[in-house]
Amino acid sequence: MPSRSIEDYIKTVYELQGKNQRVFTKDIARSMGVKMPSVSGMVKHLAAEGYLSHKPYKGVLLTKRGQRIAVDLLRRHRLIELFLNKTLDIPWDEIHEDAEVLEHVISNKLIERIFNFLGRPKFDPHGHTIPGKDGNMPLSRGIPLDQVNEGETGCVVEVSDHDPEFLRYLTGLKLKIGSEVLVKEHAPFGGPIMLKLERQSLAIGLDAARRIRVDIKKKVGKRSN
Amino acid sequence: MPSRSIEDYIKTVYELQGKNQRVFTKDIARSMGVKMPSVSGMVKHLAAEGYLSHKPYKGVLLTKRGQRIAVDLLRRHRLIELFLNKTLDIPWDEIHEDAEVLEHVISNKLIERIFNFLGRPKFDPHGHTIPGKDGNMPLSRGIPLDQVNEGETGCVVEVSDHDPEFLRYLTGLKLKIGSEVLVKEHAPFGGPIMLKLERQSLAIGLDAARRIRVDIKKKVGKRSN
DNA sequence: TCTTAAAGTTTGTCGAACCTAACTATTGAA
DNA sequence: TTCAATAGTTAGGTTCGACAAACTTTAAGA
Ligand SMILES: [Mn+2]
Ligand SMILES: [Mn+2]
Ligand SMILES: [Mn+2]
Ligand SMILES: [Mn+2]
Repeated sequence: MPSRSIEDYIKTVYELQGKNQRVFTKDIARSMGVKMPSVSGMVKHLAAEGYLSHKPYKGVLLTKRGQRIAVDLLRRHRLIELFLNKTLDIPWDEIHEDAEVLEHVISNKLIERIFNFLGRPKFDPHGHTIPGKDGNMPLSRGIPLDQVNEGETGCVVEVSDHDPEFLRYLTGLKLKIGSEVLVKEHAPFGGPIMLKLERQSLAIGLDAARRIRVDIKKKVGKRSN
Repeated sequence: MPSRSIEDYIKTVYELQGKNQRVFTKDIARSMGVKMPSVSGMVKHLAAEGYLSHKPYKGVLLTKRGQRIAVDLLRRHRLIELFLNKTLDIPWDEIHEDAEVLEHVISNKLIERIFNFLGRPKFDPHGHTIPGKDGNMPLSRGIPLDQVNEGETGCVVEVSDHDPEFLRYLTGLKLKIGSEVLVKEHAPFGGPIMLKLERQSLAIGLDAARRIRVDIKKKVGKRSN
């Protein structure tokens, strides 16, 4: 029932609010590529419809109702991405854009068919958890690579999917979901992180490292705090 | 570039105009479920954009430009139907509705991937010819079942896909694309057509018969004119 | 020829979703 | 405490695609 535009506002707020941070007009506008008055207007409407609560000049927060919409959309988005990747063999850097459109128009029946066809999967091609039909919000797994201590080894579990360039960069490095990376050194002053990946050494910028999440392999022995 | 609404008007005109019959406001309105003034307004716009020519009070006719849009859309529609049917195993009576939406939003890149994935197919699940990328308009194959003479045998090559009920009816009869049917008798006064299909006798109404197209098997011997 | 029903068009309105310009609130330096 | 810079809102306007009401054309029958 909500329009495509409404769905996209809700999804944007969901992504921006993280674990219940208030979200501001300016950030919604920037993230969606619209001007602030458009956001003000739509926010008023979304609040009236009960999708979010709005304290003027103090930002918005999704209601349960709004979160439900967002999580459903995320489920669709991620199932579509996985379907395009697995079935049509479309590389992981090209699926997001198509999914961004299809998430709004694919019928529920079709989504559930896709879900079953894919074997009731848990994760999309970028490692993101696929929410269940129940509307429970999925947690991000792992921790950002830039927060891993020197000497620790992690298994890549999630990467950011909004920037195709970034995904192609990872592909070039042969870094994928499941790769094991050993953090050798944090260069100081916002410098790069030195990694060992499949016997290869490489340096990764902080911006990139923040978009990669890993599960730490508990190493027996030395563990800095 | 044309909006979804514009694409649907053009497609509707294409379907109504057959082999260059002028198409009238009232028929477009009925077929699209909008009121006549909406059609008048849109037709003026479509004429201005060069998609069709309009003689006020005398109907419209697609230009080459308009036909091109229509045929492209048909290609998408039919490839999507076949994809849903083949890949996700969705029955032929449930695919049209989803395709009706998806035809407007699936990217060209995705369509061509689907085309190749399906092995560059020629026909959709209802037997309709899938147009090529070149924009040539596909012909209907065969002749309507109600025009087959008594005693002749035909192979079902196309069935109408707009009405799911009708398709379920055919499924119930075990009549599918490729079925062989022998016309035994035309009952008079608009009565049913008596068929033999796989050793079974059955009677089919005229309305249904008109929506089924068959290729006649040239029978050696008796051939009424 | 005249009349009228049906088809077609024009005009004015509406809701969505966007915009620009102008105004207001918040906040953190000076 | 004052005051800009920044953020947010309001007011007013545009475009798109639909609508109802009112008007016009066409074509058929009396
Ligand atoms: Mn994505
Ligand atoms: Mn979206
Ligand atoms: Mn169809
Ligand atoms: Mn359509």
